[in-house]
Amino acid sequence: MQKNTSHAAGLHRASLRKLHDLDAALELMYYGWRGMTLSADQYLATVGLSRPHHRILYVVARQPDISIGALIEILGISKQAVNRPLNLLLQRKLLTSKRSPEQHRSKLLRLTEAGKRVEQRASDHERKVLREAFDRVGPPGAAAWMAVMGVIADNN
Amino acid sequence: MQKNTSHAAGLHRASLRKLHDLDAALELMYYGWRGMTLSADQYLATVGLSRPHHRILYVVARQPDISIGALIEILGISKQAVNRPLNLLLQRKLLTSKRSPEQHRSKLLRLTEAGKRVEQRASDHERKVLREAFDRVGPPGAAAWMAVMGVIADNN
DNA sequence: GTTCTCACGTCAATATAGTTGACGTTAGGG
DNA sequence: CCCTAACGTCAACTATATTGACGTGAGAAC
Repeated sequence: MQKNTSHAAGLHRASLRKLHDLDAALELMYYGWRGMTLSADQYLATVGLSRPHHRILYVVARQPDISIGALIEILGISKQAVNRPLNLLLQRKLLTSKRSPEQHRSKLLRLTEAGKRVEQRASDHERKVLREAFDRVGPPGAAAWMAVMGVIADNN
Repeated sequence: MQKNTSHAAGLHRASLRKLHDLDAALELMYYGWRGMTLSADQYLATVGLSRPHHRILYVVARQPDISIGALIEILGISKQAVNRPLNLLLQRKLLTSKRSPEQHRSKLLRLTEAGKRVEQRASDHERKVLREAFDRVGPPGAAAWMAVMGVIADNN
């Protein structure tokens, strides 16, 4: 008789007793985040990267020639925290950094072709999960989801 | 002329160029998670606790006399990872652990009154954010949000 | 009753993602 | 020309997780 300690990765969308009417929603937010990022993280792990690397790739893909300072602003973490994953990406040639001759102060970041591929594949995993969910509820449901998330996201 | 490096905590719901139609949704998930947990985390910090402590308190509140093993199953992390925050909560007397005379093998966890207060206040911060968002879109929107998140959460 | 086994729980070492502090470099304004 | 402040890097530390090793106790085999 084997105990089921092995498949702990699935992490059990818990059937906890609900003390409040919004407890279910609260738990959904938690497991939703995990559900969206899980397959992307698994893919990233196969290429030796993780979430912070993906976040950098994601932003640079959408704003080529961004400076490190601007990148930091968007990511909301310290420049020192960005440094290590950023250097790994440069070293792996997923990113390039050049200083333009006249603006010598900041480095400008850009994805290489390999970097674009990784960014796209990782983000595709996340978008696939979202797409399936939106398909399940139709455009009005998707719009409602976006509206709710917009309000929640503005709580900063 | 002061540069705005100080309020970096607000982390800028970025106005990035959208490469795909679902990019906006993807970013909303990220900032939504942060938006929901931010005020709760700030409260927890004032009492010297953080997210893993809250997760433990949350589960124990909803399943009194839970064993450490069962707690681990629900949290989806290793028993070693649970150990340190759990011991802090015991030491701070926010949790009690007793071994029942006949089931001497596992410890049974329970919240103290102080533990209940902390759990409730932290979770209230999160529920407040959700409630405001749901109020903004009405019951059908809330239901749609739950449906979408349910599908996403099942991606494990 | 003794002993074997295994779940439960703890301790130690390591990895990863973040922080703050200190420092060199470069651009631009007195 | 030099002072200042932004940009970027290096080093040290903290927090949250991981895996591995180990002690303890309950229940079964004998």
